[in-house]
Amino acid sequence: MKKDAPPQLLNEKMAETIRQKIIAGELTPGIRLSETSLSEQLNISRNTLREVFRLLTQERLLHYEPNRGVCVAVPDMAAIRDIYRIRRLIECDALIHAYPFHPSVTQMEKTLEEAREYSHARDWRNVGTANMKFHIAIVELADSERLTRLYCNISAELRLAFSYLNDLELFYAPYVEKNAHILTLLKEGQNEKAAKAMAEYIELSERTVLAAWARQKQST
Amino acid sequence: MKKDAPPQLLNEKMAETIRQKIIAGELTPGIRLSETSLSEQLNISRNTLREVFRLLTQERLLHYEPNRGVCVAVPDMAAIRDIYRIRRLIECDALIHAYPFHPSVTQMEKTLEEAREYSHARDWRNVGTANMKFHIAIVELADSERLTRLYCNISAELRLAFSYLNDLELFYAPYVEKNAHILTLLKEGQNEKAAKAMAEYIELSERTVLAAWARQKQST
DNA sequence: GCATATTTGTCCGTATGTATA
DNA sequence: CTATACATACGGACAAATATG
Repeated sequence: MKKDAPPQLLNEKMAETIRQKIIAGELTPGIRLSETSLSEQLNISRNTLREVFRLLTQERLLHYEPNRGVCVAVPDMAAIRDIYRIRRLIECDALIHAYPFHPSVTQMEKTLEEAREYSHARDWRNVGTANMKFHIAIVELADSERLTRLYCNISAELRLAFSYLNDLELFYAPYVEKNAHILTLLKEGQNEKAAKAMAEYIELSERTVLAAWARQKQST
Repeated sequence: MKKDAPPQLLNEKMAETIRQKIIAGELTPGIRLSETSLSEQLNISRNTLREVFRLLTQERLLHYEPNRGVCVAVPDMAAIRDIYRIRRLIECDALIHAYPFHPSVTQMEKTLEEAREYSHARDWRNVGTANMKFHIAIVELADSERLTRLYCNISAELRLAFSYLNDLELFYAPYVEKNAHILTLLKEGQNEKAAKAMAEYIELSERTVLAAWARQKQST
């Protein structure tokens, strides 16, 4: 068995580094990322950094303006609505057509347990990570490389928005047990019910996020 | 009205150039693209070309192996099946929820007419282009930036496969009037019927492509 | 299996154009 | 309007990985 080596490629590694910083809110949405200063900070060349920028721009974590460089993407309402629309489409479809002995189900169980533990410790950041992995596992039920990739991208984008809105508990705490319920239905072979529960989950989450969004706009 | 200037950015322009060559079959699937020789051919620097490679790799038109560079992607059965699965999901969903006065409908009419003209001239390459634009217009009914982007990518990937299988007439000729029928149903407000017709369209197309694929594998 | 040639990965210097204080 | 900072793009360099004879 070939162990897939940790990507020693500098641009991939740096892309992941910046991705994490963006998702964690270390890099504030809207701030410009200067090629020269950031490349010095990360100890990489400008060429390499530019390659990284191309990757992250396509993932919509960075926003690119010609001749002005990149800045950290600023989530907006249209993006949030678009992301939730896609989540509904992809996740519900995956659940409806899933079969209960798919390997991803094990992954769902594992990440659900993680989420519960972190939730108990009120470590919402890590609840978020576990929750994301849980939903990615749902998407993986469909065995579609391309949908999985898309979903990973919009997950990262959504987590950026959550960081931005700055109330992780509100966005994650209520959903752990909803995930548990969906998983139960799936394992019982009640696919339609699982999909319906997911649709409700997503609608509630979207409403919550958009409300938080509105509050934030109001206060500024 | 601000006219969106043609992206004067070199890497974007070069990406489009290579994209076209790949889709048109000028660059044979599987062949390695050397950084040095291709950068000389295109009169751009290696650095710029590497940025282009990052873009096209994410679009799955190029395949990248660490320390070995990139080669033109070779379509495989898994990719074709994945692409059709996604088409069914996205296009049918778009049709079901579409409303008949969406601006994209005009675009559908226009591109359908184009397809008919080229079809009459037996110019299958351009039928393919018009057909692609027609289906992109369908996806745009959903007003989702992210789904549209995904769809553009898998369209390009699929056209690469068509070029590879080398029987454009088979893949395009029978579908022009099926598009027309779907458009008629949509304009009549019969969304479910339109979606159903689309599902059948996609299934037929998938079967045709996979059969051609099997024939090709057999002959080698 | 070894030595060599080629190619990628990465960095640096620099000229030019574009945006902003 | 000028000056400054920055992005864009080029070309050269060299080490490390890979392919070739």
